[in-house]
Amino acid sequence: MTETPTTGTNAGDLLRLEHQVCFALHNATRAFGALYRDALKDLGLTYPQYLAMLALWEHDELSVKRLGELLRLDSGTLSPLLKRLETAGLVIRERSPLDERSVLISTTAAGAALREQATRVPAEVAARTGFDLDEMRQLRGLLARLTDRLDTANGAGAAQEC
Amino acid sequence: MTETPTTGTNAGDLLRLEHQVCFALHNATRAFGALYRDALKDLGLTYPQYLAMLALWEHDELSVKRLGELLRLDSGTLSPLLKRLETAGLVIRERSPLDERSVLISTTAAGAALREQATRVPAEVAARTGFDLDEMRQLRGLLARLTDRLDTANGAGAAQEC
DNA sequence: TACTAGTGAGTTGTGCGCAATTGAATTGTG
DNA sequence: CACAATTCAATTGCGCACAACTCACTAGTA
Repeated sequence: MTETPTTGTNAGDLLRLEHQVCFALHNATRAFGALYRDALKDLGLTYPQYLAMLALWEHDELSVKRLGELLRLDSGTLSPLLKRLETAGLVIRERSPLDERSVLISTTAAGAALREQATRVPAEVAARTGFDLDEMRQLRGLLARLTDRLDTANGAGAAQEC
Repeated sequence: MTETPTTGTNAGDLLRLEHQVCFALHNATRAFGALYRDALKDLGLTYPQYLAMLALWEHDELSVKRLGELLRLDSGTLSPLLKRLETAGLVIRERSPLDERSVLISTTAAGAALREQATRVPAEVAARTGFDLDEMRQLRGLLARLTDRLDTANGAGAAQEC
């Protein structure tokens, strides 16, 4: 019932329409996650850990705060994640001598060496998606704009409560 | 270092490029999650619970297996989720008399009544995204194609191991 | 009829994500 | 200088996602 595949504007259709968009996003993220899980198996990394290593490979040394800004994650997620990377021998955590509140993360030799193995990951993933550069750029643009608007919407929502 | 924002094809750039695409997806999903968390606060639902209720409102009665197919989730995720919805008084779980292995999920009166409150959710979310129908359709199409390719890629990857 | 697949939910364990809180270190201000 | 406010990381608690496993039930077969 209420099978209107085109542009309807009643409440039921809106439910269905929105369901499609956010659900599609949700599914794509999880499908991507499965692909990366497979591609990262040899490296012994999960996808969020891989993102953290990417950031560290680029920046050499990062505070937990800065890393959290780059990955859009808070210490509640990063602290245990970084502890696992430290246990795996990939990173070192040390309190900053300039500001004892801050914890600086840097790669170990093993962590830096892992970058060589990681270079084949994006090519493998890109090949499996079958998307060309144009499609990826287009998708990336849409997602970036969407995230921007959602962030300001969330910010505005929070502001409304003040 | 390795700051090449255009189309490079060396390993470092690919790392960066792929980082952008999957990371953008990841971020958009989480930004969406934050928006829904806010919009669903009054209903007392999380986003995955909301998806489950959407499916149940559409289909009236579903086995856990069928619901899992619709939401692309397995019993490991659905069992505790449905137990929470049952505790909240929104759904009923009962074993099928035809096949005692199967568990049928249906909405209670309260669960069905919640649909009325839920009708305002998609409009609110759509308004906050600021995306028009064209953009949403475009994004949905890209995501659907991406998920399709990723799924077959994952399937092929699994097949390769056989 | 017994015996073996196979199927459907549930459970356990691990990791991510987020809200809320805690505690130590720093900064700002009187 | 002393005291309040802020900042940063860590911790706790909850829910989702997924892999691996268990167990009851069903179906297929000798």
